[in-house]
Amino acid sequence: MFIAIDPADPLPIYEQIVRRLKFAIANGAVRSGELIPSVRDLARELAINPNTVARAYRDLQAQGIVSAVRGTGLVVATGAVDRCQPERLKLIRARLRQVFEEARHSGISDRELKKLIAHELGQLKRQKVSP
Amino acid sequence: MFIAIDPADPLPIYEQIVRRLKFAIANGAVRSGELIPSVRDLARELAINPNTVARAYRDLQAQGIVSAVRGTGLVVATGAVDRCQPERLKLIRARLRQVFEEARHSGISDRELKKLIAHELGQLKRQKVSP
Amino acid sequence: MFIAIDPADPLPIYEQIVRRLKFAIANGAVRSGELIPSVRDLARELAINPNTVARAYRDLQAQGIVSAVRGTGLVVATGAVDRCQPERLKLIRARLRQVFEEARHSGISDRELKKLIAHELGQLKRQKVSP
Amino acid sequence: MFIAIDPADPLPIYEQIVRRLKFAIANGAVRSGELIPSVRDLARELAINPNTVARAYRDLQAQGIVSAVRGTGLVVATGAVDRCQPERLKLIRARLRQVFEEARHSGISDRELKKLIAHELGQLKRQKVSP
DNA sequence: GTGGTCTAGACCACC
DNA sequence: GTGGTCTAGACCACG
Repeated sequence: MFIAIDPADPLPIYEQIVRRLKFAIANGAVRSGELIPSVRDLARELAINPNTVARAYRDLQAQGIVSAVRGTGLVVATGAVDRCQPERLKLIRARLRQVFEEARHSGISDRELKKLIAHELGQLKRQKVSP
Repeated sequence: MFIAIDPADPLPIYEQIVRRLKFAIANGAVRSGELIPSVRDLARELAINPNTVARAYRDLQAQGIVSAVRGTGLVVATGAVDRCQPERLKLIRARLRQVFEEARHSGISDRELKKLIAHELGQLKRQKVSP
Repeated sequence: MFIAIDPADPLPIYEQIVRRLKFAIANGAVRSGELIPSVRDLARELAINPNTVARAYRDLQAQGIVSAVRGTGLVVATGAVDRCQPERLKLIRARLRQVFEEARHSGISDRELKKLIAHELGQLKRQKVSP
Repeated sequence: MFIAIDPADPLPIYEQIVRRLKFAIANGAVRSGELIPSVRDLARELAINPNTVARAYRDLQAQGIVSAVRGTGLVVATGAVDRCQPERLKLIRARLRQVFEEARHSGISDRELKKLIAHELGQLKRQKVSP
């Protein structure tokens, strides 16, 4: 399945679901018109509360990523890809800016910040080999 | 005053106070042995409830950053600097790693990520000139 | 229930709760992974304000004794026992030393002190029969 | 001077004064009819707030340990010794009982408790040699 | 004046 | 339902 939840993640579970699905769509793993799992099925599979899944689906519907087909379920909307693709970048960019501003706000110099970034990027690569 | 609250910040007010004071200490703006503003004074100044300030101060005490002097107030503990200095970096480093992992997790390539970082750092500098 | 409050005890209520729970954990009465009573339930049961319970729970969380499971409640952390067990003894030892030093400080000879201890221990036993 | 304050002691300063004076009286270091230092003198000497000394003296007066002589100051009451002597023991006894009960209350066996006591008494002696 | 404890009750996010 | 944050205001001990 294209969705997996990390209970340790501070991100709310429903938000994790929303992001994972958007990622799968941006990715091409899930295509427009495809049916997504029912609330009950996904809840059972992830061993979480159906309310949580329902909320995620509600958010996705509100954002026009999926739409209800009467008697059938929720399908990925046409054009969803085009909205998920850039969003991914926008989200990360916002997070980056937030962290950078916090760093500056707490008195860390640009040079220090760059050093930290380089360091963390390095660790990321090493991790990539065999996680 | 070395403490200011940002109501737009999603961080709880008491946590903002804790961080600001730690930063001021790491910074050298507040020295060991110095009295910090009384609960009531700071509450009045920030226009928040004294309990909220008290909670922040309580956390600081639990962390050994400040200690109470009976009938006088709270004083920055000796050695507080040594504990506040590294914490600042550790916090930022953790945030960076978190964002980077999220980026990788959501399928952004290292090259893309580096481009994003460079872009945001550029914006940060421009902002610095006239915010 | 494993928690009971003594209103006559000069110890703050929230601190009594913290200690009782730690004791219950050290004791094996409450195990790692178990849910502890909800803030509202315990407050109702002890007829105290929920905030007071929340404060105790907050302290326990800060000490890593319990951890929150979103939307579910607070759970005894793994390894909590190992931290609660020795603390119990350390606390009593500190209290003992304090009293002994006070005794010496106020001019009581070692012989007198030992006599006092023997006497009080004797009373303790007698009390044990029918308190 | 027969009085010294320990700011690190959790005991309130005024209570420390009360106890020190009572001890000096029980001790014979200060005799009935003797004048005790004026509030201002003692406050200056100990570098504490005169209010604190005044409170200690008020308590001592209320307990009949000292009494006011108009235009002169406070003098140690006749019979003060007889009341200070036994009180010292009573106080320590109460503290001992309190600790013992707390130990039992927190599930420590009598054997464990005795071991702890022996251990702490041993440390006390060693400390006695060269503090 | 100082901090500390407690109560009461509101609002929020999450499940 | 769960915990978390915040406000408002009372009372206490201490200096």
